[in-house]
Amino acid sequence: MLSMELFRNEAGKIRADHDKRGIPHDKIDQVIDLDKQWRTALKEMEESRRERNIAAREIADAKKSGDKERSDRILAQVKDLGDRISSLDEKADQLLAQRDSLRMRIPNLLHESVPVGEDEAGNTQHSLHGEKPNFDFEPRTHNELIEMNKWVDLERAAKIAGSRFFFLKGDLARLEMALQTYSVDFLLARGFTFVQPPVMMNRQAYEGVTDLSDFETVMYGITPDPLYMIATSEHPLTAMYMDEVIEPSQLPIKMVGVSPCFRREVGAHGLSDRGIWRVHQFTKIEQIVISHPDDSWGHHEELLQNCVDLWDELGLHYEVVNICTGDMGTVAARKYDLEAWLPGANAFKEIVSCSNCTDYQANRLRMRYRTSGGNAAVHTLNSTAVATSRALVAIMEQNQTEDGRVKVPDCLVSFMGGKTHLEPCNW
RNA sequence: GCGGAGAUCGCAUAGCCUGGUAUUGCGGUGGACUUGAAAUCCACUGUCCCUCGGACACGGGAGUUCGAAUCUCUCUCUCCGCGCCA
Repeated sequence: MLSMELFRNEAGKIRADHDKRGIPHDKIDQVIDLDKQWRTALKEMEESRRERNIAAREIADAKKSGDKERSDRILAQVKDLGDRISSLDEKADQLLAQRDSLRMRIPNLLHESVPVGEDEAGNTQHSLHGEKPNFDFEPRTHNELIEMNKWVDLERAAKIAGSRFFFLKGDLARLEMALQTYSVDFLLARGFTFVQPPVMMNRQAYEGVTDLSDFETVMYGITPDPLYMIATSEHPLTAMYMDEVIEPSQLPIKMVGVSPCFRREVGAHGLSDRGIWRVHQFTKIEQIVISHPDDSWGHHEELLQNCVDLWDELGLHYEVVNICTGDMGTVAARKYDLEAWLPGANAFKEIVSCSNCTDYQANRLRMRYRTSGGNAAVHTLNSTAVATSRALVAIMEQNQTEDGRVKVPDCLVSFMGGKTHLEPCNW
C-alpha cells in the first residue's frame, strides 16, 4: 500500500508509474477524492466531539461545585449530541474504508530501472550463468526420469489428495532434504538466521503481505477456522513484525525460512504443468530481509548475489531476468527471476524470484522503525533460495546420464552420505 | 475442553474496587553545562486532521452514560492449575 502522503503531495509520481505499467489513473483520482471527503467528514465529526467534551467538563465542574441547576441545563443542551456524533462517525469510517480498499489495489511504485514491457516477453536478460549441458544422447524430460526411476508417485497422491500432489520417494526424496540442508547452511554462513514459521495465518496479517486477489486464486482457506495456508514462508516471516516499532539498531533483520508452501493454482493446466513442476504443495527455502529504507536496494543486490552463488555451486545453467513493468505484479518495486535451463523443454523456466517490496508491505502491516523525527516504515525484501521441487527438476534434467540416472551436484554429495548418483527406487 | 488471573505509549509501571484531562521510571531525540565525556538539569518522545488548535488512543468490537482505562456484554491472545495429547 502506498503512503497517503504520496497521493496528497506527489500524485504525479503515481500517475507516471501507472503510465509505465499501462493502467488507467481512475483509481488514483478516486483515492484522492475520497481522502478529501473523509477529511471534511472527520473535521465535522471532531468538532461535534469537541462540543461534547467541553460540555462534559462543564458538567463535571458544576457537579463539583454543587450547582445542580447548571449541570441539568447543560445536560439538556447536549442530549442529542451522541446520536449526531455516531452518525458522523459512521460516515467518516465508511469514507476511510472506501479510500483504503481502493488504495490496497493500487500497485507499488516501480524502480526507475524496471524495463517497460506489456508482458513476460518484455523481460530482459540480466546475466547468464553456467554452461549449457551438451548431451551425446537424446535427453529425457523430468517426467520420463521420475517415471522410469519410480521417484515420484503422482497417481497414488491423486487418489488420496487430488491432482498436483505427489509422493517423493527414495533417492530423490533424500536429495530434496539435502537441498534444504545445503541451502540453510549456505545462508547461515552469510549471516542469516534460520526461522521456521507457522504455515497458517489469519486474514488480517495475510492482507498485509499479498495482493488481495490471491485470496481467490492462490491461498487455501481452512474451514471452519478463519485461517489460510501460507503460499510461501515470505508471508509469515514478513508479517512477523506486524504492528511493531523496531529499534534501528536491530536492522537489518535477515532470515532464512523453510516451509511447505500451499497453492491452489486455480486456472493452471496443460502439458507443461505435468509432473512436479507446478504443484499444490512444495518446500521452499526463502531469504527475507527487513531493512532500513536507505539500504534496501543494496540488500536486493545482495539477495540476488546469494542466489547466484548458491546456484553456481549447484553447477546448473540458468539466466537472471529483469522483470518488466507488465509482468511485475502488485507488491514488488523491482524483481529478478532466475530461470533454469530445462533441456527437456528446450527453454529457461522460473526457479527463483527475488523482490524488493520497499515500504509497500510495511505500510499495510504498520511495521516501522524509530527515527529522531518519528516512526517510519521499514522496507521488506524476499527472495527464493531454492524451491525444492523445481530445483529437483532442473537437476534431473541437466545432470541426467544416458542410462537415465542422475548425477548428484558435488556440493550435495556430503549431504547424501557420499552418494554421487541417484539410484532408481525399486517399488 | 474446564477453572482462575491478566493485556495500559518502544520497554516497564500507576490508575480500575468508588466513572470526570493517562501516572511515573527506563530507553530515545534535541538543548544547557563541559576542552571532550560522564553526571546533572530542561524540553520533546503513540496515531490522525492539522493553523493556533482539536480529535482519537489503555488487546479488538459492541453497550450503558452528558462523560468509560474504570461499569456491562462479546471476541482474541497471554499466564497459572486440571484434562487430553505427538
